[in-house]
Amino acid sequence: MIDIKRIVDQREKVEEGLLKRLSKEEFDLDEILKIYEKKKDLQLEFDTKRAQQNQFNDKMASTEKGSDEFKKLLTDLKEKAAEVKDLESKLKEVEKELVSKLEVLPNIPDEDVVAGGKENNEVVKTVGEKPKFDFEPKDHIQLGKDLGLLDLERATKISGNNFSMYRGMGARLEWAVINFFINEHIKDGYEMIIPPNLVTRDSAYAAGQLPKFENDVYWTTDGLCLVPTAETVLTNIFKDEIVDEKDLPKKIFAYTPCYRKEAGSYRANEKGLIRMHQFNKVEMYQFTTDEKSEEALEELVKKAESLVEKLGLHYQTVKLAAGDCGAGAAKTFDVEVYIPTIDQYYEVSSVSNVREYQTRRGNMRFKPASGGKPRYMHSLNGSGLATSRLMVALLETYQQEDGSIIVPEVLRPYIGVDKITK
RNA sequence: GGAGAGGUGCCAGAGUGGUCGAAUGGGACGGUCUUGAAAACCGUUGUACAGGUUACUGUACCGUGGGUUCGAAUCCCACCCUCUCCGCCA
Repeated sequence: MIDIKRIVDQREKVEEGLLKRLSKEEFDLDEILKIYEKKKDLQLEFDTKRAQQNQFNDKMASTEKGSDEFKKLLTDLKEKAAEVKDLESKLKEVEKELVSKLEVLPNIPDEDVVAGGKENNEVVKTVGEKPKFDFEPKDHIQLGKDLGLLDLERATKISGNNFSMYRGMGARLEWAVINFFINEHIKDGYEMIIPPNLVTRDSAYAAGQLPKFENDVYWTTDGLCLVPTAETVLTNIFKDEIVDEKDLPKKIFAYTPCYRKEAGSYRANEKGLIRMHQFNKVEMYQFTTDEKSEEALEELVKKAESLVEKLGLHYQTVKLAAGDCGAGAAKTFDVEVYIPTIDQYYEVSSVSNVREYQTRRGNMRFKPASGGKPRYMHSLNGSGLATSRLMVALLETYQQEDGSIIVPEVLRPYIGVDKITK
C-alpha cells in the first residue's frame, strides 16, 4: 500500500510514477486526496467532541449519583454521546473508503524503471550461448518419457490437466536441484525455513495477493489459501512486529510447492512442465532497512544468476518495465533460462524490491539503531529458483545423441551419477 | 472433535463500571556511587492519528469485531487464538 502522506507531499511524483504502469483513467489521486481531507476534518471534529464528552464524564464520576446535578448532566450527556457516536461511525466509514482506494494502487516504480509494458523490458545481461546440436534434439516431454523421468499421462489421470509427476531419476534430479539450491543459500548465510503451505486470508492479503488474485489461487473449504509462492508465507513472518535494526537484514529462504490456477494463461507451445498448477520453488527473502534495500536487490539478482550459471545453462537477465512488474514491486529483474526446443527464454526467477509496499500492509517495522521512531522495513523477494522450468532446460540442454542426459557437475554430489540413461 | 481455564505494556502479572495508558516485579537504557565491575539508590522505558513552528495538547488502542452505558480492560454477544484434560490420529 502506498503511504497517503507521500501522495499529499509529492503528488506530482507519485502521479508520474503511477503513469508508468497505469493509464490516466485507472487511478484518481484527486479523489483520494479529497477523501483524506474529509477524513481529517471528521477526525478533528470527533476528537474535539470526544474530548468534551470525556471531560463531562469525569465530572460525572465525581458527582453524587442521583443528585439533581447528576440528573442534569446525564440529560446533556445523552445527547452529546449520540452525536459522538454518529461521528465515530462516519469516521470509520471514511477511513475504510480511503483504504479501499489506496490498497488497489500498485507500488510506485523506482526512478530508473522505464514506463510501459512487456515490450519495454530490457535485457541487461546475457550469459552463455544457445546450445547447438548436431542431431535432432528432442523436447523435454519426449526425453522425460524415453528415460522414464516424467509421467505426465498418469499425473493427469490422477489430478487432471497440467499436473506433473516425476519418477525415478527424474524425481531424483528434481530433488538434487532443490538440494543444490538449499545448500547454496545456506552457504550465503540465509536461514532455511520450512513453512506452512496453507495460509489464512489475512496473510494472503498482507502479501498483496488480495484483492487482485482472489481467483488465481486455490482456496480450501475452510477458507485457507494454498500458497502460490513461499513469498506469501515469508512476508508474514514479522507481521505486526518491530525488530531492532541490528537484527537486519533478515535473510531467509524456503522451499515449498507452489499452487496456482493459471486460469486462461496456458499457451499453445507451453507443453509439459512449462506451466503447471503445482511446481517446486525455493524462495529467497530479505527484510532490510530503507537505505539498504537497493544493495539487497543486487545481491538477490546475483544469487539467482549464479545458480543458473553454476548449472551451466544459457540465460538472460531482464529488467522489467513498470507495467510488467508485479503490483507490489518497485523494481523487478527476471532471470530467464533458454529452452532450446521452444527457442525462447522462460522465467525461472523473478527478483523484486517491494520497498514498503508489503510491510506497510503487514505493519512490519524496525527500530533505528540511531534512535527515533520505528520505520517500515523494506522487503525483497526472489525465486532461487523455480525448478520445473529449469528441469526443462536441463533435460533439453544436456541431452546427447544417444538419448542420455549429462548431469551438470554441481548436481552430481546430490544425485550420485554423472549421466542419466535408460 | 468434547469439557474446562485463559488472552492486559519488552516479559511476568494485578486490575470486575468512573480517579486506569493501566499497580507491582523483572528486563533494557541513562545517572549517582566504584580504580573497574557487582550491589544499592534515583530516573527513563509503547504505538498510531490529528492540531501547534517548538514546548506541548487532544484522540484511539488491554486478542479481533459488534453491543449495552452518560462512561467499558472491567458487563453482554460473535469470532480468533493459547493452555490443561479427554477422544482421535500421520
